[in-house]
Amino acid sequence: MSSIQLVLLSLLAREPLSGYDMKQQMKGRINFFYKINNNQLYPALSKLETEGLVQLQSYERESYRPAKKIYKITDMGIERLKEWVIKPSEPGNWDEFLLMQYNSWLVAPEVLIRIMEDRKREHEQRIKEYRVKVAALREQNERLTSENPLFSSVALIEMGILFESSCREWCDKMIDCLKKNEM
Amino acid sequence: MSSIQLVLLSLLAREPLSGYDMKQQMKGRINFFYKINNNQLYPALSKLETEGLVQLQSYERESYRPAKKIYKITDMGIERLKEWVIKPSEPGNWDEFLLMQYNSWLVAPEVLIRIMEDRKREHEQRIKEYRVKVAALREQNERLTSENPLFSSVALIEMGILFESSCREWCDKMIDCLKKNEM
DNA sequence: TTACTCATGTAAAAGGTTACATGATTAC
DNA sequence: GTAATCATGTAACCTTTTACATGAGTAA
Repeated sequence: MSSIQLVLLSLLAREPLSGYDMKQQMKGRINFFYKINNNQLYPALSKLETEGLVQLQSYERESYRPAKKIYKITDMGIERLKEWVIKPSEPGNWDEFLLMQYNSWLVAPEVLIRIMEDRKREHEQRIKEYRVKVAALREQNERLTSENPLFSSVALIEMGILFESSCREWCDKMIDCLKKNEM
Repeated sequence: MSSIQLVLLSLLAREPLSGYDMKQQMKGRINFFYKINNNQLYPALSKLETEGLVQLQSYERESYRPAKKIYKITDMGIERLKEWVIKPSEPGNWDEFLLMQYNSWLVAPEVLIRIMEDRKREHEQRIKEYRVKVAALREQNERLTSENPLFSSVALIEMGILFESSCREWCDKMIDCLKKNEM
């Protein structure tokens, strides 16, 4: 299943929406996050419909305007989403991970806790690797001034370490919230 | 200029390389970061060559193997890269920001400091927005259990806050390093 | 024998972006 | 009168991914 289709299903799993509504929701980076694509949305919706993962619920006609086609997810659609969410994702695909998290409410807490614990170990592993890398670069040159390409390299890896640390921290927090079953 | 071309220029600004070498460097996520594309690399290289931003430096022939074509960046290529680096990038494009940082050694520290200070303000702004958003969601429901879609929504925004915080922290660090001109 | 590495490259397919078309309405 | 909003959708283009092709060598 393509990522757009998964995004559409993820939105419809929460509430029935029209294509236009979904586009609007995806515009705000806060409400949603995925790199937003404009208008292969409608073909994707039709495809979901022919596959039976989504169905037309109603038309909302407001006087002069074109009719709004409200879609809802089917049981089959929900099932497909659930399967995708617990499927282990390859590391490094950030958007996919966020999308999976967005659907985490569909999954039993115990399962999620296990996923988060694995995830946490991955982040810790990467932090270690980055530290080794930085140490290696630092050893080569004792003074890294800002005209040195390695200045930029080290800076980037330091960013990586901060990023991975925040991921680890978040995993901890999530595990905590899941255990007491409250956010 | 396309992003692949910028990535290739960024690598060549540091040292002459063959297409294959660049591909290898991009494989490891630590050394480089960009979502790595396979093989429109060669067309992109040729295009850079015809535009005069890159030139063939030498052939490295090792016995039986196909000759390695080593490219180096031209003065014009360096100029183009420098122009691109200081050009203000629209917020939200993470990969582009990392690529810009990867080339930061080409830019005068004073200029970079200004860029980082702007950037820091952006992150702070976004943190504020996220906090408002979380508060709004929390008010709607007093208890957010894990089967509630809002549980996932809040979790995602919390991740956003942690992410933006690590960006802000990094900006601070960078400004500091740039001021004392040492990493 | 099979599979992988080195190194170049091409072709086809999938995915994504931009621009356009419709048509009534509201705001400047 | 111009532009924007609401809502659907299509067409053309550009980018990205996947797969293939070559061909010697090396490791299981």
